[in-house]
Amino acid sequence: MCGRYAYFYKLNQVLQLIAGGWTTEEAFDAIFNVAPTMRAPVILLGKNGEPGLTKLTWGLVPSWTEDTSIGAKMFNARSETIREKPAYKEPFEKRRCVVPISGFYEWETLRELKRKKPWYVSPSDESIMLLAGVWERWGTGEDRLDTYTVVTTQARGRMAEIHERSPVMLRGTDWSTWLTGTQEEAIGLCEPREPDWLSFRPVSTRVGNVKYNDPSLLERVENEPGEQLGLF
DNA sequence: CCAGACGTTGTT
DNA sequence: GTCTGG
DNA sequence: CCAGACGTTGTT
DNA sequence: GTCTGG
Repeated sequence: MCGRYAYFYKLNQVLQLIAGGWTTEEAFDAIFNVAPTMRAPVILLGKNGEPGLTKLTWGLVPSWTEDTSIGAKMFNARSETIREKPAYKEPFEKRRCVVPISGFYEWETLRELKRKKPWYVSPSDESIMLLAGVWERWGTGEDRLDTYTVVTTQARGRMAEIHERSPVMLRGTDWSTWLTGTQEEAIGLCEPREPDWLSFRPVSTRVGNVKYNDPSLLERVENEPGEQLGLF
């Protein structure tokens, strides 16, 4: 699944992908530790029907809720049930979006060591990783809050060795189909696939703490102190 | 009809 | 807002 | 997702 | 153990 990721593209790299697209910002800061409730770049269709890049808050807040803090736990939506769940049904029908990321973090549970091991997962060819998402608008005027969530599916291949769930990754021109296709076409893109285009790299447990946000989080760490022998 | 939920993951 | 459960 | 808090009254 | 905050 996907509860933490990194984004460090230049604006032009993403704009080239959605050739001719609009943007609400002159630049998007690199974030090496995006967590739920934070704001990050998202591609969605504007009023003119053209895709563009803007900043939304991670963690979908349904339009009808009173308490927006519910968003903190709505950062993933299961593709298997996204068409039925009240909070996600309409966003899936009318407001699908694409989340451009550099790579995501995944925590592998090491049961015998009673600890979790974070991995950084990213495309081997350094292409832009595009995740399937849906977004929602809460409130009006000053109080307006636009939020998004990342769609998940069953993990396959190498991915499944680390975690049972995986974000839905859009390959090639699938991102365009996700944004403008029919519901049937969109749900079809959520079928589990073996991600043989991905690289996996163990990283420091520092990534667990959102106060850390720098490129060193991406560095390979073969063994955390004490991991090998389960010391301490 | 009204009341109450509306989410996922992981672990047991 | 919309669906489910009673 | 993980990390960190988890409480109230009264006084400044 | 469970909730909140980032």
